[in-house]
Amino acid sequence: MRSGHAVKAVQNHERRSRLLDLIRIRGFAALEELVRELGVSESTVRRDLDALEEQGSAKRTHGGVLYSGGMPRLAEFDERQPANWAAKRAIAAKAAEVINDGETVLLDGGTTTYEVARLLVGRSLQVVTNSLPVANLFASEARTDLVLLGGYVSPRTGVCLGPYANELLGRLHVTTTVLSAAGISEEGLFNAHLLLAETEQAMLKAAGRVIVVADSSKFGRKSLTLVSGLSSINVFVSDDGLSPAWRDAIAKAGAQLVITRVPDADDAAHGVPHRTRPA
Amino acid sequence: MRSGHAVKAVQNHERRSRLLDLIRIRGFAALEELVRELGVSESTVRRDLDALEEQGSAKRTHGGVLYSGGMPRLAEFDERQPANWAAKRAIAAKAAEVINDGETVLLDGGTTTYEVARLLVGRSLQVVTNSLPVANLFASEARTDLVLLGGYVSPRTGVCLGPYANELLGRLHVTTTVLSAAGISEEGLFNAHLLLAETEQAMLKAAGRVIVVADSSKFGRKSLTLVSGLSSINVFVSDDGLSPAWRDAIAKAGAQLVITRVPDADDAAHGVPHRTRPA
DNA sequence: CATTTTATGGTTGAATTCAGTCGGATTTAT
DNA sequence: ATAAATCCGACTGAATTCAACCATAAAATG
Repeated sequence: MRSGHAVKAVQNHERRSRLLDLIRIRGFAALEELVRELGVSESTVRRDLDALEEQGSAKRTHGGVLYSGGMPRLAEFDERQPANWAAKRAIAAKAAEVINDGETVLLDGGTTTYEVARLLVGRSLQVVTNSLPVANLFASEARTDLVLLGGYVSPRTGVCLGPYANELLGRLHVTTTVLSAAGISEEGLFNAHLLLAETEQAMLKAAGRVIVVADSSKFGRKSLTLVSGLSSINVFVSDDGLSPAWRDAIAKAGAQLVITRVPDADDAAHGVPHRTRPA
Repeated sequence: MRSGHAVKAVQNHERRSRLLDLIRIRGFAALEELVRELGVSESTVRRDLDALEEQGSAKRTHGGVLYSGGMPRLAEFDERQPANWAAKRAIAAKAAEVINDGETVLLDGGTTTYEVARLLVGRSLQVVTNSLPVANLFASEARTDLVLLGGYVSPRTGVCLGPYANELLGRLHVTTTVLSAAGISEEGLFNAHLLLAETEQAMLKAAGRVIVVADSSKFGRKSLTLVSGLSSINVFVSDDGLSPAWRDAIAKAGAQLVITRVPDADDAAHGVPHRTRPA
């Protein structure tokens, strides 16, 4: 074999390349759909899909294929226990209520602020953020203007850090900043990343009003670096697991406190399995 | 009905919320998988999926669900005729070969540069970009450092524009810039957006080497604004549809030209239906 | 406490999809 | 021209999945 089966091989490759395009654009495609659009038999599509899967570009499922090439997921958003999730979502809902249409909102990175962002999609706002996942939510929304802070992107969390981000923040002013925190003590807000702390300090300076979203487990816990004192915060949003002592402390610091009722953690974690009751 | 069916309703909502989270994180989830992870019956999952689909957050398929809520797709990346796609992919492959490991690469927005970016994922590089979709490709890659240019994000294309992006670019230097173009004439590169043109000019200034990726249909076509002259470009990558006249023009401008063979457009469009031949 | 409403889990028959095999057609090589 | 190899399309039995129905249990209502 000197010149090989050139023509057929090219046709084969062409079709698979086109197939991969269809899958990539859609993210997911039904088998029947592909048969129709490629104009070949089901068996052929099936064979091509097998090849593509072996190659690693696509993942087969019942009735279709899923694109598995690009779109990697950030580590932080994958591994989280559903228990805290319920609280995060409830807190995010309250925080979103506090924000009014027409505002300019600065959104920090983090999972709780991400949930806030999800609830703000579609509203008439100007959004500023240093978080790539948050930016993706608003990227194709015509109703919300989006400003992204630049800089070095942290691989784990997907947020922009560094002097460039801070510098741009120094020139901005927003009506409301939504901040997350790794811990909150009497001294103030704590964060786990040194560079991020600087960025968050810049966010505080740029804001007319500061909202901190943190579930009750964060209170009384410290982390690597102090970001700011409690007095800089205007509103705290948390869940009803917050101790009375902390509620007092927040009131004394002159901040507003918004509490959400969060469903029982056990129920949320395993789904309550038919509570029995004596007849 | 005064107080409603509070407890069950909350449980219901909780479970569906959790279900949506699972789907959102994975992008796609098999039904059996969800049954196992939620610890409820198949019927219940099925019902929840129906509700979620009616609500528009998810799309059912055979054997699973596809998340359709978040991650809105940018308009520019959806509507693409497969014909040009083959050329884009082939051009992107060649362009990726020209880039060496260890380089600092500046990637422009656009669909062709996006294809280049896809092929660079996993390589040892420093990547700078103003494109949100490109940034997403590298966001969770440990092997490549990612720097994102900030600024106002264009809703249609997902690229960062404006004075801040330009300013940051002015302070950067990269070994290679990969640029796209809406049109190329004897006068130089053209682009369809005024603000983007300024940003691309800044990209040219920041680069030690400039690669332009453009399929042959772009040559001889003009667009809104002139970005730069041909003399600023070091390498052109295009397909074999490029006319000899243009090949000469590029050589005269002092630029290197890389040509890829792209399979026949007709074959790519309809799939060649058994070429007959006289016996 | 009795009734109604709602949610859940199991089952069943129908529909869809899968993997493997076969024959035909075309290209390549001898 | 003949033989071998490859690719494609169709068919078939097996496995999976779907939608609908029914029975049960818990919660809300009065």
